[in-house]
Amino acid sequence: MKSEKRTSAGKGLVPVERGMLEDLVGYHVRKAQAIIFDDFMRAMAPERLSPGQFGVLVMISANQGMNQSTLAKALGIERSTMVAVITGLEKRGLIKRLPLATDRRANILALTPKGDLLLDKVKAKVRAHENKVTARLTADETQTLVSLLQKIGG
Amino acid sequence: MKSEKRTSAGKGLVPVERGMLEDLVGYHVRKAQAIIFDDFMRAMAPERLSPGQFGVLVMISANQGMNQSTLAKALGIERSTMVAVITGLEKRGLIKRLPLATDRRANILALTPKGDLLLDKVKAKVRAHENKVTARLTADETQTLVSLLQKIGG
DNA sequence: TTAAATTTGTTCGTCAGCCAAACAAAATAA
DNA sequence: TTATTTTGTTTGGCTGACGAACAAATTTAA
Repeated sequence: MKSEKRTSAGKGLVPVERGMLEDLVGYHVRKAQAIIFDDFMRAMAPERLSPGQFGVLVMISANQGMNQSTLAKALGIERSTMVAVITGLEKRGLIKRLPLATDRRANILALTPKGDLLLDKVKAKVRAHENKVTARLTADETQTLVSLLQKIGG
Repeated sequence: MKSEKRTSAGKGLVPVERGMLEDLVGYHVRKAQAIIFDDFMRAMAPERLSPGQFGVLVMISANQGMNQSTLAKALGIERSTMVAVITGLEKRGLIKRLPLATDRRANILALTPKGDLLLDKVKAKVRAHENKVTARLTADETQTLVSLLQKIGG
């Protein structure tokens, strides 16, 4: 037998050192986000809906007559980024781009009946997904978490 | 004048409704992550180092003789994903792939002197970046935030 | 010791999500 | 009427990530 397996850091024998990463909020936020994103994608795989697409559907549903620019601004992304998202959902028949009589540049966004039905179904699944990823948090802790997250950045 | 500007949801007159998104931890984690990522990229633009690349450098520095598989596992990503990251850092002369005598399949990862210098400089910048994004949180709140984030998922 | 299984690094195709620059059409302001 | 701004768009590029498939090397089992 050889004195030691691999690199000593090779197996699960020695715990891997994370250095200063452990102290970084950014690292932990990133990790949590990855876990949540992954669970969302798996849960919503049958409906083929990503977190980003879900957000867009919710926003369109909650804001009648909104155009792409307004939606992009509200979600904090660029207009150019929004184009492909909207196009994708439109091609699947979940939303429509409607002409606005008073401004021929703008597209008014609206859910189709199909999109409305899908959103209802997905909303329930999203709640279940949320319950799952926050299962180890109390309601209070979840509220605290959200409050603290909202203090980040500005 | 026309009765109302645009779509009524068009300008900043009417606040945009976020529907159920406001209640979702996933939505807030995503938002915080975007803010932190953005600030990190801007702050580290001179060194052209992304959060992911920084994490890899920190891990290599803190774990001597580690191979790519171990690193990937520790960071929760696939081996195939790690390849491009390592290749990119190696091409910039920040790290090296070293042969391991006892296992000719494996690459031992190590920082070059250049990588070591850069990491030191960037670490200071990262701390400043952290202070900035958590500026509105007390030390206690930051610790609470990390603890709560760690409860997410499993 | 030989055959089977596993591990390591890799390539390739694919996806989510995002930005900035440039542009035409349309609307608004000067 | 002219200049400016807004809307949606295309294009090219970047970060970050998977899974399938594969050859070479190593380890395990028969």
